[in-house]
Formats: sequence, C-alpha cells, structure tokens
Amino acid sequence: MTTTDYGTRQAEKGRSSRPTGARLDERKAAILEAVVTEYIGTAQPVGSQHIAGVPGVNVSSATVRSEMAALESEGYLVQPHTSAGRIPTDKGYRFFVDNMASPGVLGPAQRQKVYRFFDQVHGEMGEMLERASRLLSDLTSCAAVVMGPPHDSAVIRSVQLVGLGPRSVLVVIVLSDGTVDKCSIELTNDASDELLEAASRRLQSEFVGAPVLAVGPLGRSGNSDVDDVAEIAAHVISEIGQKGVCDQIFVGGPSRLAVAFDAVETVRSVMTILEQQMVVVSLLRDVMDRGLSVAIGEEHGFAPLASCAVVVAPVSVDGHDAGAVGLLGPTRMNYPQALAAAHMVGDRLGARIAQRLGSGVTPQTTATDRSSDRG
Amino acid sequence: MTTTDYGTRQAEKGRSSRPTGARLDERKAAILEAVVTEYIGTAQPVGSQHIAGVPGVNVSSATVRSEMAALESEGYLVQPHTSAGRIPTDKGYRFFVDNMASPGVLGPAQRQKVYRFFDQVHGEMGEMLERASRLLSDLTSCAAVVMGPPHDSAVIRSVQLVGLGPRSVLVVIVLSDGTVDKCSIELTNDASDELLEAASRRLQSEFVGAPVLAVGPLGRSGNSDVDDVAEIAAHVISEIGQKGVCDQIFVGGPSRLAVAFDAVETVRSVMTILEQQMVVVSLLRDVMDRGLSVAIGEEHGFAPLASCAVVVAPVSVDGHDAGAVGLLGPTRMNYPQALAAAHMVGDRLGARIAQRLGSGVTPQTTATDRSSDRG
DNA sequence: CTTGGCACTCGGTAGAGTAGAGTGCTAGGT
DNA sequence: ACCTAGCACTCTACTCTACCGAGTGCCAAG
Repeated sequence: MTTTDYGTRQAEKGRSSRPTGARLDERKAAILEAVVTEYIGTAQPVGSQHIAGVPGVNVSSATVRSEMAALESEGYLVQPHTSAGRIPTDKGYRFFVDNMASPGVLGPAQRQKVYRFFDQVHGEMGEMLERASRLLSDLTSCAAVVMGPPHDSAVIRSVQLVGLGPRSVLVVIVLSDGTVDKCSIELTNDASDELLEAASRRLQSEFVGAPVLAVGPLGRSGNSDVDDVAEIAAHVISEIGQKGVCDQIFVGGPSRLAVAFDAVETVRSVMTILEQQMVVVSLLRDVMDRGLSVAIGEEHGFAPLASCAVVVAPVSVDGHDAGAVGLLGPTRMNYPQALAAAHMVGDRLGARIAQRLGSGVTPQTTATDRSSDRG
Repeated sequence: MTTTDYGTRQAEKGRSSRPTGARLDERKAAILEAVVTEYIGTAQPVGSQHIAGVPGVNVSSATVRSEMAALESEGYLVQPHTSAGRIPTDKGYRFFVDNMASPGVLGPAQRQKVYRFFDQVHGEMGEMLERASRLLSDLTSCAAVVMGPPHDSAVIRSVQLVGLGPRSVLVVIVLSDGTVDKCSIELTNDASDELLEAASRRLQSEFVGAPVLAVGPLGRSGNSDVDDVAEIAAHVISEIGQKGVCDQIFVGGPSRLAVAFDAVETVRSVMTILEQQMVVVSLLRDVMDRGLSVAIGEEHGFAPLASCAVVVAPVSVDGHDAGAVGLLGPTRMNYPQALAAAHMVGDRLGARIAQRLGSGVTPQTTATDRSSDRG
C-alpha cells in the first residue's frame, strides 16, 4: 500500500499543546480544519474515513480517529451520538476561523459580481445600501445586513420646511453623508408658505454646517410666528439626531434563512429577530466593539441566535466609521467565503461612499485598494 | 353482502344543482362553511363526525357524509386520500368567502390595538406605513404588505438641490402626498453653492405645483451652467415619477410565513417572492383591478403562490386611490379575520393620511367612519 | 329524506430485524 | 514511540409487518 510510509513522526503534538487547547499541534489543526470544511459542505457528521484522504492529513483513519477523540475531549468536536461522525463545536469553528490560512478569496465569478455591482450602482444612498445587502446575500446565501453611516458624525447640509396641508408641515433635512431624513409635524395654527419660508431660512442659517447632534433649542428672533414654527422643527431635528443610526439598516435575503436551517422553528425565531432593527444594530455594534469580525453560536450572548454565526465587516470612509455590513447564517456557514465577501463589499462600499461624497479619500487610495484586491 | 345494492337514488342532488355549482342549497352551504371553519382552525382534514354536531348542521354524520360526497363531486372539497376527512379546495374557500355572513369582525382586543395604533402613530409617512404593516401582520399572523400612494396623482411641493461633494448633488423632491424622494447625481464639473441655489430656484419655479408625471425636459434659460444642472435634475425627477409606486412598499412580518407553512420549501419560495417588490406590487394591483378583495390559490395566476391566499383592501383618500394594504397567508388563512383587519386598517390609514394632508376629507367623514366601525 | 349500522380502506404508529457507517481498542510493524 | 490494520461493538436509519382507528360508502330501517 502507499500508506506504508507517511509523516512517520509528526508526533510531537501532545507535548506542546496546553491543557485548554489554546494551541493545537499541526496535525490536529489540519484534521479539525478538514472536519469543519467537510461539515460546512455536507452538513453531515464527518467520519474518520472521509478525513484520512484529504491532502495535509496523510494518515490512516485509525490515527484520525484517535486524534478526533482527543479533539472531542478538548471540546473542539462532538458526536451527535456514539458511532456517528463528528461535528464541530462553536469552539471548533472559532479555531477554524482564527487559523484560516488566507482571509479567504471569492471565486472569480463572485468577485466579478461585486465589481460589476459597484460599477453600475447609482441612485440614492439608501437604495445603494439596500442593493448592497441583496448583493451580499446573493454572494453568500446568507441573510445580509447593511448598516448605514451613523448620524452622530454627520453635518446638516440642508433644512427645509414644506407645507403639506394647512397645518401639516414636513421637515426635511439632508445630512453630509447623503442621507435624507424627514418628519412631519402638526402645527396648532395655519401656516402660510411665507411663514414656512421664513422659518426655513432661520433654521438654515442656524443649523446648516452644524453636527446634527448639536441641534438644540433655538433662541427667539423676535418674530414669534416664525419662532414658534422653527422651534418645533428644531425639536424634531434634534430628535432625528438622537435616534441616530437606527433608520439606516437594510436586510437582504432573509429567505435564505429558510434554506439554511432545516428546522422551521429556528427559521421562525431567527427571522423574528431580524425584523427587529434595533436588536440587529446593537448585535452588530456589540460584535464590532469587541473587536471581532465573527461571532459564533453563543459568543454573542444572544440566546435566540445560539445556532447562528454572525460575520461583520466595518465600512469606513476616510478612517471614520461609516456603518458596517453583516452576515447571518447557521454556525456551519462558509466562513472563508462569508468573511471574504463581507470584507470586500464593506471595503468597496466605503470607497464608493467616499467617492460619492468627494471627501478626503483620494482616488489613489481607491485605485490601490482595488488593484490589490484584484491581484 | 351489503354491497349487493347501492346507489339507490340519493342521486337527485345532482339534479337541482347547476353543473358548475353556482349555488348550493342551504344545508350544503352550512356544511361547507363548517368544514372550512374547522379546517382553518385545526389544519387537519375534517371528518363528518366533527361537523355533525355544530349548530346550523343538526343532522347525523351519515347525512353529512353524503352531502360531503356531493360537495366533493362538485369540487368544493377533496380528500387527501380515501378514508380521510375532507379539505376545502380553492373553490370551497371561494364559496366560503363569498357567502360569509358578516364581513367579519375583529375581536375587541384587536380593534383596541388598531385604535391605539392610530391614536399614537406619528412621524413621517413612510414610518407610519411601515408600522402599519407590522400592525396588520400582528393582528392576523400573516405576512402583511402596505403599499403607499402611487406617485402618479401626486403634485410636486418642493424641489431642492443639495451639494454633498464638489460634483455630487442630491436632488430632493417632496410630493403632495407627503413622500420624499431623492436621488444623487454626479456632475461633470464642480458646482458652487450659488449655482445649485440658482438651479434649485429654476426647478422650483418650473415644477412646484406640477404633477410629478408631467415633468419633462426643461427649456434653456440662458445661463448655461444653471441650465446644465437643472436639466440633469429634471431628468432624474422625471425618472422618479416614472418608477412611480415601487418605492413605497412595506412588508411586515414575513417571519409569520415560517409558522403558517410547515413545508420549508414553501416558506422559502413564498418569501423569495415577497422580497421582489415589483412582483408584490403588480400582484396586489392585479387582484384589485379584477375587483376582488381576496385571491385564493391559483386565482391570481401566479404559480409560485399557488398555496397562498392574498387579501387586499384599498386605501383611499377622498375617493382617490392612495395605495392598498394586503395580507399573504396560506389558503387556509382565517378569512373573516383577515378581511376585517385589512379593511379596518385600510380605512383608518386612508383617514389618517387624509387628516394629515388636510385634504378635502372633512373631520365628520372621519368621525362617522370611525363610529360606524365601532358600533 | 334521515339515520344507525356495517364492512371496508388506508394512513400513521409501533415493534422487530437489518444494513451500514462509524467508533474504540488492540496487536503488530516500523 | 507512533502508526496502522483488523475486529468487535454501537447505534442510527431504513424496511417490513401488524395493527389501530378515523373515516368512508352503502344499505336497510324508521
């Protein structure tokens, strides 16, 4: 047999490994990686035979078995039941993710999709984010989340009052990040177009250029009618600033969850979560604040999503936080692909926003960025 | 054997009924109704015994059996297999819906929810519609769709150009129905604030008060810089008008589908449909154009939704089309409840929009409307 | 025309048996 | 000291069978 001679003595494994499994010797790592890869692909418990053959693990199934038993006792794998194959635990996935060779590459077809998307995308910011969420979900077959830039660093570019009915006024503000927010208010008295015009001018001169978070009460100018209207408007503007980021979230392809999970009950509960924007936002922020780009299973401390993994990638414009993209899927999601897709889309999105805003990001940065990804 | 002679002559039931079953005698109708009601509640095939007892059908199970057999041969019921109970066909549901005693009433708790919602709801139009879709899905445990007013009757109230970057401009338009639409454009040359201001004024004077559909090419005014910008802006505005209604659609509670259908495959395909706004819009419009408020199974001619029923209710403001609300669920959905909820929310929504816009709808109309529903 | 009775049908469930995948252990080889 | 082939064992998934029960259609009596 060809199996007679192999890595005779790749043996020093158990020696160098710390008890809690902070580090695994090379062969264990290779086996774990093979198990995870296989399980991600098939969703079936992986037996030692399937692993014995893969390149990088040129040992017999018997050896694999004993290594797998060790990996199980260290908490990286579990058996659904005796005499079944092994399944990775959250800890197993975590090791896999942390030790992934490359950050992962998208297939050429998928990268092409991304490039074409960002070449073609146009229209308004929200629309772009929404379509980006669909792109991401398309690439990864996961549910995707795209979170727009937080308002807290945004500056007001325009304030306008538009009369809709005699006492009904729409306050429209445009922020420097390209988002438009709006809120309708009801007045106690009829307001003429001239009055609204005057109030608009007052708000413009007061607030344009100011950070949206800095909007506060307005001093009286003397014209009490104008002041009344402007005061109410200033109030809702500051409210908009407070509520901050929550508006700007787009979920793409939740239906992917229905195919990713086979238990209907799981689908239902996960989708219910996804419908609660606040929860999703805080989940993503929390993961990012902890400096992670992947949260697996219970790592995010959010019980209803214990069977899910979350992948996040920041979007930054000129070094500033400009939101994030995220992926939600089963813990056995394709991490290399998901990470690659999330980071690539996140990068591109940031570059696109920068370009659109004509902010400090230079064309070179974008170009370099891009060629490095292509090469 | 008992099998020696049968089919004596309970045969003449076929006699009085028209071949296509346009009309059913009272007892058949009562039995059909009982079967549908029971099936809606339990999702289990309904046997003759369960029906024999219900008020309105005070006959023995044997009689019910023969009537059910007749109903089956007329196409109102089917048996999943011999010696199972009966399940309504689409035709059966159709009869049920068309002959429902009342348009259906919501339970007091649910009506209370609706009233509270419309008392408390505030903020901008889109937000209200979105929250309404959640309300509806809450009330009915179906996926809900709320479609905003079509733009085609809307008049432009305001046009504004806001500079975001040196060559990046956001076109913001406010329509008379309270919606705000926006689109960013890229210029080939840098534009100063003054230039944008001038172009804004030009667009304002040209288009404010005009129906959004009437926006067309702009004549030259002489100042070519201003004209260039204004022309591009006019173009995107007319595009916004064209794309019309598609922006304004809100889907609430798609996760309900995951509990309503037990087959994961069905969940996936239906949800995929729901993610395609265009399709949903045309579906609702189509059903409404055919003068229906319910489309059951294959009635809507949309194969992927053959196992679904769609309930729609128009939203009208002062007699004009102002969108619609819809519900999507399994064909065995609770039609009385769904119809009642959809119509009630549709009505209230129309009244609320009217009130907000201060349009021709008088306070009385609203008040009457409301008390009639309450009484 | 209705109803109780009866024979029949057929899906769902429970139990037994089997095949197969996978394991842990051990003895032998390098 | 480690790897590997072989082997006995375990346990799930699947099949087959029997059976229960809900439900039906038909009939004969009221």
